[in-house]
Amino acid sequence: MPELPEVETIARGLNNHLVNKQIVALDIRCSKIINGDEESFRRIICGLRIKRIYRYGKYLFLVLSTEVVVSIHLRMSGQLFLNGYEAIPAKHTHLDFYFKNYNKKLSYRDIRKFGRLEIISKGDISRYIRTKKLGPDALEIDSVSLSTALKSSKRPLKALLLDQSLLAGLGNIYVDEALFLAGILPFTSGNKLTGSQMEILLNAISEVLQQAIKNRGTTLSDFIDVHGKQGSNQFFMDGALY
DNA sequence: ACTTCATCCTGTCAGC
DNA sequence: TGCTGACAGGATGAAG
Repeated sequence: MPELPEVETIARGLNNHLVNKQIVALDIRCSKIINGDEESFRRIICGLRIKRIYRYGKYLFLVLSTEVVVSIHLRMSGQLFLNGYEAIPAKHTHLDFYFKNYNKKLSYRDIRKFGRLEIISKGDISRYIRTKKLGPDALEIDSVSLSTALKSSKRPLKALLLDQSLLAGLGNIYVDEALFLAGILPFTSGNKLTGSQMEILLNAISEVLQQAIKNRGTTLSDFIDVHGKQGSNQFFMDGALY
């Protein structure tokens, strides 16, 4: 399932190909994946240009012209990829973006239909991040914030690290990897962590994420990048489960 | 205020 | 073989 490194890989891929492309049409085959009204989603987006794409935690933001932003969360099984614009949609492909003077379309595919796309009011991303109760991005968090977040709870570390309100971006795979690399048991209570363990853990999180980004994500089941290629990080992982 | 639990959905896999 | 049921998993909102 896509976590921070996978979403980052997709963001970079989209940035390489879609900046300044003008959206001319949307083909929405399953409106469930769109938060809010399908017709207004279409009406607002069509005609706008993509200015840039970036992510925060596991959220992807498409910044469009006139300050409109599309927020995308892939959840468990969402995929975003470029496809020949005449390609027959693969099963579970729920949405296609078409662009002016571009021979590809951007497809959203999602077997489990847990992912969501929505329009954010006038580029107000920071307020959106607060609304979603997202903590600091897992790649940016400093040791003080991490200590504060973890030491104030007796919940197991695994649950704490998965909690997006404490730090945003980690999921099952990278929590397991980081804890394994740090040599800390997942059921250790947050408030039992020593200062040096905290330091080791922070370094492990950072290392695990950066390695995964370098390897263009981890494909255990269905992650693909914008070209439909699988990640390679699974071949470089140390965690006991993999 | 904090923590746990059911829900969404479909493919996969174990058991019969 | 074919069917059935359990299970996985991120975020959310309800319940404990």
